[in-house]
Amino acid sequence: MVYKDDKELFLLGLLHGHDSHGYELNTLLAHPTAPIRIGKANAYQILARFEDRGWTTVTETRDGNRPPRRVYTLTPAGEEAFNRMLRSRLATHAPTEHANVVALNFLELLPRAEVLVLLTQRLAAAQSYVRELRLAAGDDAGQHYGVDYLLRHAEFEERWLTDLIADLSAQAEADSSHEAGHDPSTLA
Amino acid sequence: MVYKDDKELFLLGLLHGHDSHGYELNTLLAHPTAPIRIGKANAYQILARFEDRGWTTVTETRDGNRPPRRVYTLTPAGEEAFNRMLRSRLATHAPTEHANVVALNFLELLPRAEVLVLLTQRLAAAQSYVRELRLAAGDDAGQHYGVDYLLRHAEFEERWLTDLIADLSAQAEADSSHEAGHDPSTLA
DNA sequence: TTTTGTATAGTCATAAATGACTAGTATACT
DNA sequence: AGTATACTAGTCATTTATGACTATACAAAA
Repeated sequence: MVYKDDKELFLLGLLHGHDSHGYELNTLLAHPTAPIRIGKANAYQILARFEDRGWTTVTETRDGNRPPRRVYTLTPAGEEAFNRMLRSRLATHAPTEHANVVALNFLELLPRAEVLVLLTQRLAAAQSYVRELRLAAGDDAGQHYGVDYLLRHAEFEERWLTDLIADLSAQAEADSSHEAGHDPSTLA
Repeated sequence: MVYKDDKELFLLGLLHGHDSHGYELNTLLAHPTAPIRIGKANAYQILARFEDRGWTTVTETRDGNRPPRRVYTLTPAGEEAFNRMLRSRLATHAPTEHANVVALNFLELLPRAEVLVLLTQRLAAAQSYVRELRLAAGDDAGQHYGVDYLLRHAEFEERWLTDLIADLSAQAEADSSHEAGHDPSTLA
């Protein structure tokens, strides 16, 4: 789980120094370089909490005949909360949850050959994710350390998967040659 | 978010090939090498869902005068579901959420010197987490690919943090020497 | 001119997840 | 003899999160 505190910190950070309205916030939250995901309905709930706590105020503005914008602004109390949470969270390490890993623990239960097929599919997905991130990061490349982290992690994941596949393939070959009764290292 | 499907897959995997009771499951879930976390109350809810779907059966056993155990066993339907989900999930890549990164995006808003203090604290925590994982992984080292991933990721995180701190320190020095009006590379 | 897309606002019913709590036995420590 | 810890079972009220849904205005494409 990503804890609600991190979601709050993230939203506060988006509002810090740049007042924003719900629609804009949600495009930011949906951006591929967002470190955590906050659904739309959830974002509104969190904003409502903020207002309850006096951390934000809302101002309605209008541009022509477009639907009016409700612009959220941090109050001094909100700024303070942001700073407090930021300091606290910067100093803290929390173990990351790795949903992608769950299935890997049960690798042995499936036939090797099939596993290789499945992992190859996954690798393709991981690679296209890296590409997507690189593209999306192009804009603010080098500006935000967080984005750098995301990219490097994605690359790490890709590398790890590649290695795993290589490892399993090697084993598979060794197995099959063993079954066939001859050692491939003596061939060719 | 870790999706409920991953939680279900994880629980099914724990039950696969080894019937288990609530207490034991919860110690497994609380183990430091668990890739995702599932709270106790939540685990019971998921087990209840499994029973509704006919994926598990429960048998009460008793050992001496101890409180009776309620042992959960996968039914054939449960095994089937596990296999289906496992295959699907093995082939799929899902972007990981990085709650630890959120605060890093707002690094620039705090004075450098303070940031360095905070990050150093965090690094210590990250390091002791690596140590904890290494210890906990000792048991099943090399047996589960997932555990290998967790360890490597933790090390990756530690390295990244170390590099970040070095980077920021270098900048801080450059800044202060610049303010002081002389270039440190010409000294000593 | 109709359709599609994007800019704007959300809401609502439901599902998932949490933290704190209860209740009892056995064993090991002080 | 008393106390703490591990073994066993959960439950329950509350909070958090989700997906699907509704509305309106404008711009560009078909």
